[in-house]
Amino acid sequence: MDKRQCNSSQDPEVRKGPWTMEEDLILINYIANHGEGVWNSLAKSAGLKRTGKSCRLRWLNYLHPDVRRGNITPEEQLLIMELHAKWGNRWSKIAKHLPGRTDNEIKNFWRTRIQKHIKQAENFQQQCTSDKTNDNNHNHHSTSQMSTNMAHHEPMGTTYSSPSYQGATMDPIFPTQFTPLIPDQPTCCPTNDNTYWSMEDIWTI
DNA sequence: AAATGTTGCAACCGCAGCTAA
DNA sequence: CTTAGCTGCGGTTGCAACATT
Repeated sequence: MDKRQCNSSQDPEVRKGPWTMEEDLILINYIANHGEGVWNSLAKSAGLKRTGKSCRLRWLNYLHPDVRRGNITPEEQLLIMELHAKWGNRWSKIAKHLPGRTDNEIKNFWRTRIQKHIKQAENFQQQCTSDKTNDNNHNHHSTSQMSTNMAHHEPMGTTYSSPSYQGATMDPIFPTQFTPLIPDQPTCCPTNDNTYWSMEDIWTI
């Protein structure tokens, strides 16, 4: 599919890129029979041409039965914001307080949804205070730098003093009532060809 | 209808911490 | 003490899907 895949760097035996349904099934079956952990040897023993890291990520972020996919509820949004204000980008820590949510999911959610609102709020404020020409708030990846930098000027482990919300407290981000940011969407991934399949499919099998 | 821009998310990478040898 | 291997974390990337022009 992508560079990642072609880029199979040193070891041509190691597969990269999106997981196939077969690989998912192999991984699920293997873990069902042997349990998880020791990912490198698991990958080998299961016959997957993946790194242990990749297997672990796939299992924890996607295949694990406890993973809840789909909408993040307004309550969860609030919790995420609270915890992020407390801890910054400690996604795994935050994820522990959101059962069924993965750090990756929360991270993505933060970057794609909440940050957008923060950015908007900041722009709005800038417009109010000065008419300075502010360049480039262009592409979607630029916002990430903003957040990560904000959160990571701070040494790990220290308490987080919520710089991200400067000038953008709860109200500017969610002006009136708290409104969910996400449209409803089915709890599965796109399924058009056999590149994508739903978790229901997999667990049914 | 086609081209272009934007968004959401799965997956990869690099680094740090831990532990056993 | 050192080192190698493993795990977990946070940041980043690339692409499909969707929206807009």
